[in-house]
Amino acid sequence: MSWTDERVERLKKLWADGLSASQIAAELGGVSRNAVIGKVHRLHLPGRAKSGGSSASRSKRVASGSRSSYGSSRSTVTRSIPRTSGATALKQEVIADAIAEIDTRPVEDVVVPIFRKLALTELTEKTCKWPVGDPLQEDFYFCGTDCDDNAPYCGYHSKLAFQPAADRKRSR
DNA sequence: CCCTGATTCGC
DNA sequence: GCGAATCAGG
Repeated sequence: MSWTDERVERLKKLWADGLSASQIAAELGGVSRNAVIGKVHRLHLPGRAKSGGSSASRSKRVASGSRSSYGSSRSTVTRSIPRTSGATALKQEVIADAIAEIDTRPVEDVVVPIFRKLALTELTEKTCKWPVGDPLQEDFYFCGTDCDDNAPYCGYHSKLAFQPAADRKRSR
């Protein structure tokens, strides 16, 4: 499979979103994680400053790209995205705890969209399950806007989730 | 052993 | 340009 314009676009988007190379590879399909990483490098996209992997350390050309200190307060979460139904007891507790604090807090610093803010336990088959924020942070919540029983997200977030392939520039 | 990204190098 | 093999590390 080749790197069409759209596939490259998706690669950029997903990589910027902090998804791991293997996750991106799975999503795009037809390519291995190595292919994804290789492409990322060829595109001159910034690598992950730290986090999971390792970054420059080989022994040979390490300083060539000088990608070392690149501030990126991303992930650290890696593969604990959506999970709309499961959720371990531990996470439930953590989230519940977060809810309590959010409830006590009058919404301040957090940039709150128009969405309803629902906790995992408040989600139903009719609410948008789009996660907002870092699940490990206390300001995490779900969109919660009404949607069809089948649809996992509301109309707006469905569009974000299943991007049209076409337009899309710097909406993020 | 699972995973992560980084790099090399034959194609 | 591509990506498997390999490396280095969590």
